[in-house]
Amino acid sequence: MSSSSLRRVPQQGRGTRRIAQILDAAAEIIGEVGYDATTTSLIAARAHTAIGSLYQFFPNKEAIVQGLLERYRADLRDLHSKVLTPDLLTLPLPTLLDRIIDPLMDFEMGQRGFKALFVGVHASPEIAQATRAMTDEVARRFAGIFTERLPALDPTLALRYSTITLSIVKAFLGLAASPVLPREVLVTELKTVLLRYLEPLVGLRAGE
Amino acid sequence: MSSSSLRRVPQQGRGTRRIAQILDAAAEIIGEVGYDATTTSLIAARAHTAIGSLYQFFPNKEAIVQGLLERYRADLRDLHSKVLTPDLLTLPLPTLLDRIIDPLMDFEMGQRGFKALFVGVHASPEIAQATRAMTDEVARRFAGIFTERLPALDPTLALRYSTITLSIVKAFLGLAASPVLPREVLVTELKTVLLRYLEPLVGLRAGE
Amino acid sequence: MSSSSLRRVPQQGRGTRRIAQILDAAAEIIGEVGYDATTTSLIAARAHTAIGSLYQFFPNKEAIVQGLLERYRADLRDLHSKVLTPDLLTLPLPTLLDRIIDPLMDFEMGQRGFKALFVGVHASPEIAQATRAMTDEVARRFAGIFTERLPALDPTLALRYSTITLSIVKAFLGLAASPVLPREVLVTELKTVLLRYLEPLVGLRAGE
Amino acid sequence: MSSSSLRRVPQQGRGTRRIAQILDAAAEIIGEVGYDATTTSLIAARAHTAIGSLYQFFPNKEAIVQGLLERYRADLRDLHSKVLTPDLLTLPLPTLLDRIIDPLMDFEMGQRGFKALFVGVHASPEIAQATRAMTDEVARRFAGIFTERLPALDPTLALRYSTITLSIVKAFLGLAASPVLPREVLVTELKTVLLRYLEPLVGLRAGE
DNA sequence: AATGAATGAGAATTCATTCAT
DNA sequence: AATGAATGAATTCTCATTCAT
Repeated sequence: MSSSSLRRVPQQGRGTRRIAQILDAAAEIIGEVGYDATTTSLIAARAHTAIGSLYQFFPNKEAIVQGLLERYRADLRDLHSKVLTPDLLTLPLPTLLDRIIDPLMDFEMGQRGFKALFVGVHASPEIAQATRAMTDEVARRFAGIFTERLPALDPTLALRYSTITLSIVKAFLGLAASPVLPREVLVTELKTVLLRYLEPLVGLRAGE
Repeated sequence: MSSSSLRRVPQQGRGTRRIAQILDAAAEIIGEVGYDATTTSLIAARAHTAIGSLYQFFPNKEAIVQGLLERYRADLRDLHSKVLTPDLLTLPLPTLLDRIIDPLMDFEMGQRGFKALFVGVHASPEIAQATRAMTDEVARRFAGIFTERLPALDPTLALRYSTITLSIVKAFLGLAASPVLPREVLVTELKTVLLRYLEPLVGLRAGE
Repeated sequence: MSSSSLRRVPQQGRGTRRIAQILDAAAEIIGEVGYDATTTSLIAARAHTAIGSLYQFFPNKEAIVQGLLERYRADLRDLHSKVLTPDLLTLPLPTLLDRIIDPLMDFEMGQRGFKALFVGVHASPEIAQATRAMTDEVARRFAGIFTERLPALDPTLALRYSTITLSIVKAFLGLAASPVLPREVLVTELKTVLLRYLEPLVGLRAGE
Repeated sequence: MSSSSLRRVPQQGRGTRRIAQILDAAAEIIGEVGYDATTTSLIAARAHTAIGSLYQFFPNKEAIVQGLLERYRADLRDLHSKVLTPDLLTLPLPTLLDRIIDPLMDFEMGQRGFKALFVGVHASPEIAQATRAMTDEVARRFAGIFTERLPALDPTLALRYSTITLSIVKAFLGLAASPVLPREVLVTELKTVLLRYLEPLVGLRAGE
């Protein structure tokens, strides 16, 4: 929640709380109806604020989503730092995937609106671009993990694999509502797909 | 271009041509700016038609997309029937994937707007639902191919695998613009992912 | 159905039939939804004609209503000439009212759309004006009957009484759908109102 | 001006004033051109407001008329309560009619647009229905007066007589623009019609 | 003549954003 | 700061009327 998308940095707790309320409301509504159908007055109403107050903090509608994305990025950074333990380097790939996928799926479950913005469905092109930044950051972090495990890996390839990995994760998130795939199956299959794809690429060979 | 989404069945050649023009224009614009930012007057202008002509045949904006989706579904059915040859059953999985993936990627390249609707990005929730129908149809066809190759395969599993397969294909389509992944790499990696995932599931074992 | 509202005088029976169909359709639809909600395409569809054919006979929407009104005026003139028998002059007022009111109410029942135009409800101001001409003609005929019965009656008063009479008749027509007033009661009360109002004014005194 | 037809209850004085302005403008324009030809932007312009302000308070065009009708109903209730004095019960019918008709005619004179909605001319079917509710309320009040004067009167009959009475009043209001009938004559004749009709029905017989 | 496609001005309504209180 | 009223460009859709076939 850096200040970049804010019109004014709040000085008091009251303002900070307002901003959080607004972002929460925005997340909810975007999750429900998509970005385009989300109106600023709807957000204000859900946040129990006047529309004027909303514009006291955010210069325009897009900035609200930017703010939301910043918050998600911060959350994902937290997630990453929690996951990133020294043993990661030597963990067998299946375990590594558990350590990465599980918290991500849990996070998605808990955050209304996250999926819409992260997966990018129902967002406008402008939002899509902002979303891409978030995705890229995560992809770079994935690549970092790969490289740390396999220092010999070409960085370009690392980024390529991680981008694909993330894209597949997003695809499965998008499948979350499908009647064909109960949630546990979804997670299992996702791990299977990734494991089989990545094992030859970034798996630790015995003896290494 | 079946009549279901049309307000009126065109009686004259002019009308049929107009409808095609309008769908073409709609596809282009949706591909450029997404569904929500697509305006009926934009479509009309791009189709070199008066806005009234558009509404002669389509009852509303959504119906245009429905019409577009119907056209894509028909195209995909054509694609399927071309791919579906008797030797499909005994083909090695890599060859099978070539036969399926390549024409699909080619089709996507040629159709402005197809990606937006097929992948579902930038579409509104209402469109997303209509898109789902198209996706499901393709998924069922994939499942049919799997089942023909492996009659012993549980139909539920067949549908599950095909749904996941399709979802991954869509994810890669969504990656098409990424600077990290040139198009040939994209296709290669897609086939790799699918091959490794599907080989243990629907690969033909030697001697079968 | 003088030619005044027609673009072209039909030369063949086919054209005459078309015109009748169109007027019938217009009457029906105006009766159902009112003048403003009546569209020319609705009329054409109901008349099983193409919209272009409709405009071959009528220069615009209003002309259709004009044509309809002309037809009604002719019908009402017929009605009048049937009612106008020599004995009218010496008939007791109650009988006279029966002779006038009953056929009028019957006519109204049989003609979808007549009420809307005659009573003037649901019509636009332009139509209202055209309607007024029809109403005035009927009022003048009523006045004529009054004057014939009572040659001493001031013509101004005769027109005044007949205008009021007609206005009351229209009011009761407008009440026709009311749940409080079954049709027979409606007719009875209408006659009561008119009888009590007119008896002192145009009743024939014994000995006259 | 009850809140029922409003989208939002105004919180500030400005809003309340705006609503009144809009209703005034709507009444004027409806009176001039009828409901269907009345345009929301015409109303806004006449009310010296932006079209958006109109929609801040009224969800759609029809609601404006509903609001207008509510205001008229309130005005008519006021009128009724002013007329309703204890001596009403014993007043001779001519005096009673004076007491009822005169203020009503005065009110009509002062309210542009009232006639269009009350008499129901130039209104669309939807509006006609809303108008009916207002009319029915007034009719029930008339019936109440009848019943109070003549407790023995069957309530069904009371309502019937009052409905007819009101319908006749409306007919005369509709005649108000007629060149044949100057206003004073109109009022006199209206009272004559009603007096002769009602005297036998609800007149107080001597000795009662 | 008949058909139905083409036209475009105009209507209702929304909504991001600004402004007054 | 907070509230909610004000604004108006933009959007979807209609429909009387004209035109091409």
